[in-house]
Amino acid sequence: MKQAQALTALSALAHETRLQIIRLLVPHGPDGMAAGDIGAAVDCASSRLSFHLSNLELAGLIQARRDGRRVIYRACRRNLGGLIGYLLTDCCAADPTVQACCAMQDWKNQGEDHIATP
Amino acid sequence: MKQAQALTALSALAHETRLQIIRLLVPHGPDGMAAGDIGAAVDCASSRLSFHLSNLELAGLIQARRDGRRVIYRACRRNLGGLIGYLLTDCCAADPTVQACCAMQDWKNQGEDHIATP
DNA sequence: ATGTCAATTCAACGTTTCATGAGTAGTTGA
DNA sequence: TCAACTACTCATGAAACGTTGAATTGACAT
Repeated sequence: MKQAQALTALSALAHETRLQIIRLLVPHGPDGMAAGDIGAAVDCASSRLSFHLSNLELAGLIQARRDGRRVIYRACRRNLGGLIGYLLTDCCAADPTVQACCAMQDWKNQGEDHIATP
Repeated sequence: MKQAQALTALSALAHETRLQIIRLLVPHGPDGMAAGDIGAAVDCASSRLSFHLSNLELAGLIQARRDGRRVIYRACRRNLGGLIGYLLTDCCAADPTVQACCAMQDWKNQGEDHIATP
């Protein structure tokens, strides 16, 4: 995975509605959801939704397929994993502290930058 | 970690210069680097650099401390890990496919959304 | 005190992104 | 073919973001 792809993907994720769409889509797996259902779930007008969906698709984070008069979107879990792996391995150099805090999902506002070692 | 924090952090990372700064800073660990050295490394004018550094600091991804006439920045590895953990666990619902592709750092442009099973 | 170096702040500008509403294209069933 | 439905595209204006250079603050040495 290249940096340009990662930047596009990060940009796409850095928006409330789009992150919400990802959260909605991942659990639905390969079956995905119709655009209309997504719009209803995230409370988003159709044109705005279309904009966000195409943004996510361009970033490689979701994929569309037509099913009759509907368009079904599903999360590209492979690329989501690729992005997260890129952040962890490439950007953070597989740093042990980062990995440990990743596992415990920690977040300190102005806290220490090391793991407490009791 | 809350969604608002994650969005701020993702926004901060979704910029070439800022991502470059993180990549530079993480390996330096708690020692960090002086702002001037960072600017030289990423080839960035001082005012622009200052803008990006304060953006990253606001997002909780780096921390500043003063050392004489210099300001030393270091990566907040705890929060970087927290962000990645949030993406993996909360947004992707700890999906096994995502986790597997995260480990192998995969990225397919329009590929299948499942792991190849030979 | 004064000069110098390091870094930040500020205002101005151009660019990009976002939200909204109207209009358009493709699909289905009568 | 027509009407109904689903989803997309386009044009517009508003808001946010990024860059630039000049001015400013803070710290140190003489």
